[in-house]
Amino acid sequence: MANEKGLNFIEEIVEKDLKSGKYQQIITRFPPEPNGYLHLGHAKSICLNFGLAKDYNGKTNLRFDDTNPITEETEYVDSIKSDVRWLGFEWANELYASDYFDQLYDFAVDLINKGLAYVDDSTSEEIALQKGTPTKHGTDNKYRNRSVEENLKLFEEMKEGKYKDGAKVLRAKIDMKHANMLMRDPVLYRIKHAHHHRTADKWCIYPLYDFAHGQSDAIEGVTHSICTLEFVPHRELYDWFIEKLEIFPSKQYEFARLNMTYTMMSKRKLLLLVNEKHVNGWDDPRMPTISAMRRRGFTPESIRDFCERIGVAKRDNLIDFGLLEFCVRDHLNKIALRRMMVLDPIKVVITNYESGKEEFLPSENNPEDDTAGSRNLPFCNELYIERDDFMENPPKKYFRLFPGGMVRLKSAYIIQCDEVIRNASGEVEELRCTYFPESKSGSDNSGLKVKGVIHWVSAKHAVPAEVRLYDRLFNTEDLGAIEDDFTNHLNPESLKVQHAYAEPELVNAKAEDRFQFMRIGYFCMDLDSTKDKLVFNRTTTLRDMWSKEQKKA
RNA sequence: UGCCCGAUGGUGUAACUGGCAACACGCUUGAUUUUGAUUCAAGAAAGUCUAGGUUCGAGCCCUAGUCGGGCAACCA
Repeated sequence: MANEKGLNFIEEIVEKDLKSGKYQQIITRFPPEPNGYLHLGHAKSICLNFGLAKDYNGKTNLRFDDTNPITEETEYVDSIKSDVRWLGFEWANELYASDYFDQLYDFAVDLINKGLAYVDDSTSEEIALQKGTPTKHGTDNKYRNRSVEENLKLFEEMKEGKYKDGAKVLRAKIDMKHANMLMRDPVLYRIKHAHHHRTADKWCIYPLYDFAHGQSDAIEGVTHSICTLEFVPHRELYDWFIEKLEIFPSKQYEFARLNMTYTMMSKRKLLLLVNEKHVNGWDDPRMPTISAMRRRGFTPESIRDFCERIGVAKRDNLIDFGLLEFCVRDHLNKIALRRMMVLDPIKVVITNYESGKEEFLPSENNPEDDTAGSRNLPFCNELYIERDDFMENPPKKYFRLFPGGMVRLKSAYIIQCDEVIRNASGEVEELRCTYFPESKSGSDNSGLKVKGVIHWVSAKHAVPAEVRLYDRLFNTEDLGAIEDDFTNHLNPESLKVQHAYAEPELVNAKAEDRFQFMRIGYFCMDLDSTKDKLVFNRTTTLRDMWSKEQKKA
């Protein structure tokens, strides 16, 4: 059982249903349509549905809502399965709405026999017109009163392929004046002579969502059918089918979908970003898809933690992107190995260190994890340090390197900057420093006290690497509030590629390995990485009080 | 001129179902630190959309408003 306190409203319902004996065991389902990749919003739903089953000893089915063959593909089916597994969940059964096409057809015939469905020859425009508006009643048409026999024959002929796409539909016969527009004789079946990813060319008529989803739930004995708020008005129809068809009474419950700052969470729009090449595919690390987040270096644990923290309720929400960052940092801090990487180098020459000499200095792999061990860093008289770890005219409270100043090189020695060398255009090109041999890490008896510790790599041993620095894909905080084309809000600087110098240990990394590049951020080795060209994606930066301090000034 | 949801610090979620609003993120300040990270400590921040009502007592119940969101795809 979950915690005694702080249950969300769905957990409350489940507990009540279990306690009252209404159900011995709960069954939930995660029902994606295979027409795109899963995103963070789906992760919320996955964690909810699978989490419920896990907490209350139930089962969760993975059911593909594949009733529209035009937009659905097996590529999407495969990606969805892989993403759910990666997130750490296993389904009880892998199912498809298309598994039920025969039964759904029988349900439709049953409705016709009961006088509750009819074949309509109207065009979609006519149907839309007759439907009225939210404030205006709809009107009956002449097809509404066809006899059961005629409807049976026509529907059969629809199935046989006697009619062209759009020529006829099967509709429920409910009430064209109903206040809920979904109850105004909703379309149940449409004709589509299309190849289906699973049933191939067996069918040329396909049920719509409303006639497939609830019945699929009923067939599977789903006890709690959990979906997002936009389906609230569908619930009345959902219940109507259950009643008229006399099938298992699944119950639908709705929660508010996830919205996040600077993030677009619509499958349709994400598809457009992919198709129009605003990003490099569904798993471009800037995308909010699960596969992209994986590639970027997020961990399943951190995503689950995030979903836990945002909670489940019915009011509209806009989650701060910073919460997600907090969750990854929190996890990565504990597990990511520390490495040193210089993104924007300045060369440092240590004038009092013998030029042919090199030594190997141990450095812990992860101070948060005693079992992580250490590796040896090569050290010599030529190093690279980060360009902004040096300032000629430092502001107050700057405690990195400046002319005449001292810093510690992490896991190595304290150095002092003696001389600044510029190139022709006046840029700082090289720093001449002296080191203090007695200040060696681990055996420091120099008596020197420095505030700053900076990262570095040996210029002679460093290996070049490509580093991909990602920023938010959009510049606008609340994309739900915009009126214009969302592509106007893309951040042109969402990706910066930088050539960097890595400590040599990094050549042993494998794709998807995650690291903390000390004082810079968390990074993940990209799939594109090769032995000759290391590539890392920045998952997120480290928290940075110094930049905050500077902004104040 | 309809129907359906919703409303608690900046953000998100709680509040033993009527007993003087809690947790997390963020923010501020300080300590520790060979990552300006982490960690630790302290603090600011809502009187629960409004107005009535019931009650000894209301964020929780009732009434009427206000505001926000959704509903007119042969999409899901």
